[in-house]
Amino acid sequence: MTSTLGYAILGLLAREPRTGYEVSRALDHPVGYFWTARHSQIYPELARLETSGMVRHRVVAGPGPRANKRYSLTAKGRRELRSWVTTPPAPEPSRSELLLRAYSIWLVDPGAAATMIRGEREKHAAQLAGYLKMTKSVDEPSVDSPRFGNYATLRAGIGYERHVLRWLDWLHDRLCEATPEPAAAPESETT
Amino acid sequence: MTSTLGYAILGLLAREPRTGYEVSRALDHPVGYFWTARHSQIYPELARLETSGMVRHRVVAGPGPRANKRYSLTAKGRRELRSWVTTPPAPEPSRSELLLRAYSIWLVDPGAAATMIRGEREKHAAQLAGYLKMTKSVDEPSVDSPRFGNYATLRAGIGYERHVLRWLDWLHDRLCEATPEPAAAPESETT
DNA sequence: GGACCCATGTAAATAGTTACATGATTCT
DNA sequence: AGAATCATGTAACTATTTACATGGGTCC
Repeated sequence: MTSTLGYAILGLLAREPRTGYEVSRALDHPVGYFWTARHSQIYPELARLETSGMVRHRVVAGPGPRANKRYSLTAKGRRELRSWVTTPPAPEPSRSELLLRAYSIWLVDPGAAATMIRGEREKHAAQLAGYLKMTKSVDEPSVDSPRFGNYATLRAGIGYERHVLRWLDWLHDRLCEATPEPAAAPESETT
Repeated sequence: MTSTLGYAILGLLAREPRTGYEVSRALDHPVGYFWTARHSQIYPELARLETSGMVRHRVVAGPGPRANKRYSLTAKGRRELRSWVTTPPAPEPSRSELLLRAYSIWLVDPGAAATMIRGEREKHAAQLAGYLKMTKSVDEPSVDSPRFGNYATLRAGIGYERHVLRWLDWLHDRLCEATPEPAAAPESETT
């Protein structure tokens, strides 16, 4: 019984062998955009994956007081990952603190709300700009290349951020229409 | 120290008093689209909110063996909720099993992947259709009406589903181009 | 009579975050 | 000398899910 985090790790090791620390960094950086975990969750999970025969490790030289373990995918792990990929995901509980705030936004002063929304807009615009920079350097990989996984998820990220920005702008407009003293309009145009 | 779930509940009680069961249903249905919880989490949370003075309850008549408690927001609870609404949300860990699968999609047969993607497309198209039906019955409420919270989050849901559908269609196209035997194209056009 | 909705709770398990712990190397 | 990065682990806590438990009313 492999957990979702387990499949996230297997997906990384299917590309190349990594140490726990490298897995940890990847779950922060590229795959962290759709699945995150801290190292305290990763090391035990790697051990579990090893006992169930999905991965194996080899001790390699490295700095630090402890041995560095480089994990790689086994044939069984690859089989498991493959069959998981095409099984339809169970309905996912969506959680958004931003939308939860929007649900209660009618309670507060529109000006104060607009300020918060502008702050969010900036964050999402920055995120989108970062994603767009990443796409520039690569052209579309073939579907059987590992890079296709990165490319497809990156495209999803770009589409998502654009959607959020449009929604944020719509909401900001409504809030400003409601305020007597008009707040500054957002000046960036990264969309 | 109120939890995010706590604010979800306060946001509901700011509209009207509800029993734990009614809160539970709401956290499944309208607000469940951006924050979910099971009743086993809700009843203890209501008790916590009561000890911290955010809500109070009155026992009302009802069926079943136990007393029915109808909870309502206190002035303190409303104050807390208001101030939370305009504080910028902390960076949220995004989790999507669908994107996690996409990250490893290069490992599998494009035809099998396309079948899974078509299944997802159907689910998201149905979700979008449901959202669109909801908007038809209402016109845009004023920003200080509780219905504005519902309307704003509904618009977010519509934008989100449209984005997912576009991405799903793009991915499906790539997968079909890669397959020698062409799989059926999606026939719905709810976008 | 059985299925399903109303209604409220507790217990146990899993998932995830934060904090504790240690220590080498490289950069400023 | 101090901070950051490399590197691996455990402990404690919080959040969330699944399962257990009970029982009335309504619809077929």
